[in-house]
Amino acid sequence: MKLSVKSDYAARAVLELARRYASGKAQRVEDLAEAQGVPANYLVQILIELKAQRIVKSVRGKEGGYLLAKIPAEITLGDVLRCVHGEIFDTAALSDSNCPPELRGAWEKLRQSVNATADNITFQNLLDEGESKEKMYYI
Amino acid sequence: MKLSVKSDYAARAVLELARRYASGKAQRVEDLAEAQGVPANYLVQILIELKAQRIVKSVRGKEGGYLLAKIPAEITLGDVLRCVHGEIFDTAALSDSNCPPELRGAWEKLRQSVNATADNITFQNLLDEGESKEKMYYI
DNA sequence: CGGCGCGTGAAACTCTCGGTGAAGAGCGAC
DNA sequence: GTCGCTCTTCACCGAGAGTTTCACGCGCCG
Repeated sequence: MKLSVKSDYAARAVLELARRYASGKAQRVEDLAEAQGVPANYLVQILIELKAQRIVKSVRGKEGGYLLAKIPAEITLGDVLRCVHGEIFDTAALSDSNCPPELRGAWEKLRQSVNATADNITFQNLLDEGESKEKMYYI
Repeated sequence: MKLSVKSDYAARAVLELARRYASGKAQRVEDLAEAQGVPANYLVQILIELKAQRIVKSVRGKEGGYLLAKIPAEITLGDVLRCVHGEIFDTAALSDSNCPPELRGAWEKLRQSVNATADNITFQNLLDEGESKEKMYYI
């Protein structure tokens, strides 16, 4: 069960936008892409999906780019992952009538567990975590 | 993030073996495969991997087939999934040095969450669950 | 020894993912 | 109005993993 690179890119992009959220300025796709070593043309597709789910918003023209659509505390990792994948934890078994009901229950437990964990991580959390780690240097 | 069909097949096979564990008889691959609508030739490969991890064992020749290598209570869903996939929750990000440390922490939380849940489900649990559901019919 | 069923490896096939390129559309500056 | 900047959209391709099937070798039991 391997998380796609796409989800990783999406999470990085949103994190980067969260970091620059205070500036209020729109961020260009190319800048975001370069900041994380992601192919710009690919990142575009991801951002469009994120926009469709109102996680980010875009501004066109000169000085255009992308912004978070909400404050970082209101965006969870689960939101981002679901936006890119649909259900985070999926398996053919859940839509297979041959699947024994006991197993179905087990898959659903796993799904619920992942969802709960992912929904409990907001990007504000991640920002705080990053800052507190920085402060460590001063001690 | 989609669980492969292979994991599902593996789980079904082990569950089926657990159900028949009391008989003490070796179960033929074809019987197991037919009982769940799984391609027999594919199931063989899965069973070989399960055998390598000492989750099942095999008997050759006439009256041969597969058996659980331990009692159902000692086999967890996590064991089976890891046997088929290596780490259950994997992502390229964890081996990418460009990955922001905050995100790395988040991925590890997800991984830990999945592992904990999967390791907490034994096949004995699943058997019990199935039986208690059967009993419901008598009430 | 002969048949049954496991053991193993490889070929073929499908499908998604990751990535690229180019043409189109809105916004601001001059 | 026109030009340049940047997002928007769509079409496509190559690689690789996952799934499936086939063929043949090997060990065990009667």
